[in-house]
Amino acid sequence: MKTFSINYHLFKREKEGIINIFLKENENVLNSFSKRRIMFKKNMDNRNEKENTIRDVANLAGVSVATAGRVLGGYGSASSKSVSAVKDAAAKLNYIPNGIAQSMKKKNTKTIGLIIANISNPYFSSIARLVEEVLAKEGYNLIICNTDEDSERELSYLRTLYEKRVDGLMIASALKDSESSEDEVLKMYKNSIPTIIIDREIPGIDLPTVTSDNFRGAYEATTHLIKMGHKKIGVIGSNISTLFRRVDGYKQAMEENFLTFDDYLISNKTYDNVSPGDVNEGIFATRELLKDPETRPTAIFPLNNLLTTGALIAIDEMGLRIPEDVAIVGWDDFDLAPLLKPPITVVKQSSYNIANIATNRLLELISNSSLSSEADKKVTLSTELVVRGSCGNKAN
Amino acid sequence: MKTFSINYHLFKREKEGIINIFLKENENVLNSFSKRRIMFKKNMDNRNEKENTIRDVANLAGVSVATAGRVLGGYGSASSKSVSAVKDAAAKLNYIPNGIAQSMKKKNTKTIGLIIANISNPYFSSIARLVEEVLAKEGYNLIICNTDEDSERELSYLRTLYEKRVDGLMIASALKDSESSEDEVLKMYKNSIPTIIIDREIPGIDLPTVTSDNFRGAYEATTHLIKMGHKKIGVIGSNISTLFRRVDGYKQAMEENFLTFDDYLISNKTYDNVSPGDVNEGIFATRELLKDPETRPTAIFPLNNLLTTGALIAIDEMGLRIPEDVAIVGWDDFDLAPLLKPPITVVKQSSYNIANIATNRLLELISNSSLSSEADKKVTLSTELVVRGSCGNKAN
DNA sequence: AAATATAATGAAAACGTTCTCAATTAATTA
DNA sequence: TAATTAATTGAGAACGTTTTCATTATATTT
Repeated sequence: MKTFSINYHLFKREKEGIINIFLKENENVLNSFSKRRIMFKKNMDNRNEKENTIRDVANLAGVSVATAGRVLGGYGSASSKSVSAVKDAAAKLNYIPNGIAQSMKKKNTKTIGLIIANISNPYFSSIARLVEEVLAKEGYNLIICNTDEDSERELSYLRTLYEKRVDGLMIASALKDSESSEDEVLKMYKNSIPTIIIDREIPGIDLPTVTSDNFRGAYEATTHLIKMGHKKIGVIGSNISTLFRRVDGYKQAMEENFLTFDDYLISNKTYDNVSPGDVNEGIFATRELLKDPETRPTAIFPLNNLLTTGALIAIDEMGLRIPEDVAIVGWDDFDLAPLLKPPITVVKQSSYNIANIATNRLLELISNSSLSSEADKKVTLSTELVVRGSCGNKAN
Repeated sequence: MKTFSINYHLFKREKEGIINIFLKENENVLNSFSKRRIMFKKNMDNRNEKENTIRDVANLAGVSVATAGRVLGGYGSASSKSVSAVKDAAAKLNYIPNGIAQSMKKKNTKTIGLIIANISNPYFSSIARLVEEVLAKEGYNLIICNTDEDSERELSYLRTLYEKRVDGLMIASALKDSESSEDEVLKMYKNSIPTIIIDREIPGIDLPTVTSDNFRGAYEATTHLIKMGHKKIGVIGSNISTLFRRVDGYKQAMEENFLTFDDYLISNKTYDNVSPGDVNEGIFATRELLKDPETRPTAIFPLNNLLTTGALIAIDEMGLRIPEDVAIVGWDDFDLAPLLKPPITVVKQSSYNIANIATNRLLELISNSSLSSEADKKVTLSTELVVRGSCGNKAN
């Protein structure tokens, strides 16, 4: 498509009737131009077809915009005559207020941003569900952002949400230690939007936080495996920032029991085309970990729910028996866990509690711009080890 | 809390210094009032702390707002001197444009609304995941709304999203036949926002649609059960609008094979405190259906994934064996289906395809305000029956 | 150097609300 | 009826951008 520009001065002269020659000479070009103008105009007209504003309502009702605003907005006072006139007019015109303009004035958007790794992870989706439910009751909508544990994407979302001027932010951050001190990040996080951190802390950033007791949960699970007689225990998912504290818990339990753990037991590879913490990582990492019957751990501990699923798939695929060949304790409970043969032992965390507490604190933060009790700025919820049948008992 | 109003004229006079008596008499009241004013002021000052506008950037850079806008927005032309001055100023002020103001002018919000039954349903969450991913690449954000199959809530969300002036809408509607003709609904749906219907059609509303072949999927599953020798087949979830077409498919298959189905085989109860189509409905309905060994169907067909989970839980809980006591074919495949004993036969539908096609069509709709080929306005994706071991074989 | 074309600029008008302020009208009291 | 209080109203500014338009500065051609 050929572009061309029209000289402003020529246009000016044209207006003044000085040059008509130009017009003739460039007739064809000009025509296509004016066609474009007409198209554009039509398009705009189309779009604006019937976007009735409060002004239209006011006109139809025979009152001022101010009065229309008062009755529609339910503030100030208006005579019953005005009230009904405006309401009728609004109904007749099918008037729906423009929330953007309202946001502009009121300086809020009634929108919250939720930044998580992956909404298709049941843990996050049930959090999202609950958050959305609580928020909806308070008239807020929820924007969902999947980072896939990529801190670049997190920052990009952060910026977009800031541009959108969301009223609040709830974040399960992918940020790792090293990055968190970067200027840019800090600047973003200091950018004044009420923010609640969930699922895991962001190292080096001091914001209200609601997490499970990741350390203790992993510590208990590992201790349980040790009590059942396992000495060589593998861990899956250590490359994900969420899971750092869980790895810590594992290590602590091992050390307290004078058990050594070689590096190869702590799977921390990343795989091509596999987003971290996903089912596929669970499959690949488990395959690798259990490949060699000589060095194979007698128990594995996948550090999140999707990894657990992946591990189960890999174990099944390799024809290994649970718990005879390999024991497993999963992170996060799931509906089908008791139905598997054997039923799977898991560390259970309450997405319900996390979501509820975090949402209410966020709402508090939004309306008060501070938390009522600074004391419990960091909330840590305890996990529960649900013992079923997947750990065996080598101890006896 | 006691309310009070202050007389405007008194204030006016106060300003003019005429009445100080009033002040004294009402000291306490006025004090609390001015305290509130101060609080409010402080609050506002706090909020406005450092919201740098493009005007601030322009001032610091020593250019006009127009020029600043041009370099920041990347349109029009500006001297390299201006460009760097503005960019520097923006960086220094940590300027982040106000998207609301932009939306106001540009008449778009770069936001899409997704209305579904429940984001914690894996089927919907994986759709949401994919939709969000595609949208993010095009610079759109996604607002998620859970209706819990409640058409009231759907309408309320619809209105909110319209107020927010989202650029597009993707809806798995909870609307049933009877409701769809209501004026209000139609008005909403005709309200010009580009909209794609997914998962199920909205009866009586003519909009671009992307669905699985619900009828055929259910027909094939039922036919499979019949082939395996089942004659008394129960269905779970028929009270949900999504599933109407699936029930139709079931009925058709039954009829073609000259099988009768009593009403009690088609579970359509609603349970208190249980949202339709949820795991708990699956549990309750299955319990009821299988309660009586005399009338018990030899096979059941839960019509969505959560109902399937619930059915499995109930069957396990009742100590029944699959497929000897009761066969089952589930709707929607799931990762653990092959790992259960026995592995579960399912109707598989591709959330990937639905999400992808729907999203791309929506984007097309937004930019062109019409679909390129009207012919395939309604897209129906075929399902796949994945036969595993949960249906037994009574035929031999 | 004059004439012309192009690039760069700032003022100001939108966009659709909310809300203050000043004024007018209605209701109440003296 | 006059004086006072209360209720109702409309004009217009503001929110922070984008973008048109008219103009001025710069570059290019005769």
